[in-house]
Amino acid sequence: MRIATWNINSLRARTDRLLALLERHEIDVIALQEIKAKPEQLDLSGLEAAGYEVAAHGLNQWNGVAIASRIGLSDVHTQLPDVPTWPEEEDGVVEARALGALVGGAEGTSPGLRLWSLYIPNGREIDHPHYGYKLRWLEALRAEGARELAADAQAPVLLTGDFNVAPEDEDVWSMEFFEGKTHVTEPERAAFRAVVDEGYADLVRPDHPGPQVYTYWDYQQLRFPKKEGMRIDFALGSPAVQNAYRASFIDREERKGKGASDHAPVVVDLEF
DNA sequence: ATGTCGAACGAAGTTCGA
Repeated sequence: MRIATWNINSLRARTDRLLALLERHEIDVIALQEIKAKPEQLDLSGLEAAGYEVAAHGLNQWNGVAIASRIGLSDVHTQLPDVPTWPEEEDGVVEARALGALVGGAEGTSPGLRLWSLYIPNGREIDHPHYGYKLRWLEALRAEGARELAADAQAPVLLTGDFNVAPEDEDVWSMEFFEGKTHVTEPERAAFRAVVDEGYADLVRPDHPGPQVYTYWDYQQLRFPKKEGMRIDFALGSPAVQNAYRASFIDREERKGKGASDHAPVVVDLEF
């Protein structure tokens, strides 16, 4: 089972790149973030023709998450339990930042995997209300992760997506540059570690240690050609998924050329 | 040149978010 995660930065603007990516790497399941559209605005005919079932959750031009699977897709959830709303005023809403589904398990090939496509809030500035929202959002994710394993310690669960946190100093191109900025602060890293500590390991890092291993490069300032990136996209697997892990890679090629997303896809191979 | 990009709104260019 080959599973990918990718912050696509608009599904409508990059449907062709997505179809090519799925074909190039023979991806069974992909978790997408920042689809930037409502489901009814999407043309899913290409994906469906390629054999994928698609679940998409988007409320407006911001955020939005989706899962496409060619090995089964069921039991879809469009939000994490107890997730905070934004903005924090009375008219705040639960943003489209999480989509959960059961994938695989089709044709008796493998057990069903609980997959979450996650787009953690950016945080904006450390003194902005969005930063506190980000920390509370990560706490809701930790709680959901804990619930899953409390119900069944051997449940195959994969928490994947754009975490907007660089957990280690080596995950950014310059700690000096990020001084006083979001993504690298201790509270964000502690919130990330709290998810890991519930039993969800970073599947990719052991095979692809840093420094200078990144999944995101800002469009601005020629960050990609200058190799000035960040590792902020992760696949965190429960113990059963850790046992099933076989290999992984970050598709840096996808960041190249005209019309690239600012994130590279992360691909993980599992064998149950 | 903040060395950028996508979407909304609305019909060209500004605004927001990242």
